[in-house]
Amino acid sequence: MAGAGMHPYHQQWVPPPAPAVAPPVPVDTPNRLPADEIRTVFVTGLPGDVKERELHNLLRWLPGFEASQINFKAEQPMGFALFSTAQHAMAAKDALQDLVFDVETKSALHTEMAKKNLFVKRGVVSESSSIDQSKRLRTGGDYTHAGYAAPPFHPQPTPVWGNPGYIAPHPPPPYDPYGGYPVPQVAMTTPPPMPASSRYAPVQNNKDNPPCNTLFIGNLGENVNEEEVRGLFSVQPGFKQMKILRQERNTVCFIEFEDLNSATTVHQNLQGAVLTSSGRGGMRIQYPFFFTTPFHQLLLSS
DNA sequence: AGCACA
Repeated sequence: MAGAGMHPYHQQWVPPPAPAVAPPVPVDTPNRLPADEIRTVFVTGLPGDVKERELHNLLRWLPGFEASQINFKAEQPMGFALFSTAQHAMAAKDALQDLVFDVETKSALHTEMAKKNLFVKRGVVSESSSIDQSKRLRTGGDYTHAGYAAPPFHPQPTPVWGNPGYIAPHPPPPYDPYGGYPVPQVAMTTPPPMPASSRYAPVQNNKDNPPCNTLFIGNLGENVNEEEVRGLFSVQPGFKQMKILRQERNTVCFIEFEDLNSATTVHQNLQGAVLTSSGRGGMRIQYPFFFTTPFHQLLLSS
């Protein structure tokens, strides 16, 4: 009875689509980057005396960032920022939109998707080439990004942590640390590994920054043993890497985790943990403040 | 609003 009585208004018998022998289009294209897709953000609103590295230093934290460049057209700086995918670019575009780039001049950024992608030469660092290098501006630090998934860490061990240069010249921006930041649900599974001493001391952590996948560890004390710190954190689920910083009379540490949940869990569970080698009492665990609002929103989704 | 580099 099948097929005999068709509905009059129905098209016809629609043949099953699959010859099942040779799919004309390869299902998984290994190169899933459409060459035509725009993954560059066009940035205006930069102050007239902006330096390329200023823009770069701002952008380098954003997920997927690959390279940036500034071109001046009649004294007017035009910024271009290339990301690894269109999604990253659009996220960056939203994150940077209306960002106050310069507190002094009150210049706020305006961002759009660019009309064309930023051209990035491959292998910029090779000094062998006889081609004109003087024209080419040093846009990105590392487009040879072996996984840009670790933005919050300095690629090189540059001792700028204690001396944040032009980052936040006037420390407290009018910014409510907890305002509007949904603290994500932490999947409470098994309790994390405890410090050997398994001691905790109350810590003062009134102010914190928006959650992200990197933790700042303070109040470690100048004599703290790095291996003890590493021993505690490296066994935490999701641990990726850590960097300890010896400052004048204080030692701090940055720890990156795979994702937000891992970081948040450790932020909660190891708050105030006491290390034997630290003569300081409990450690203070915070989320770092590289840049504030927009970037962490991005990190929240990663 | 203004979109260049190669």
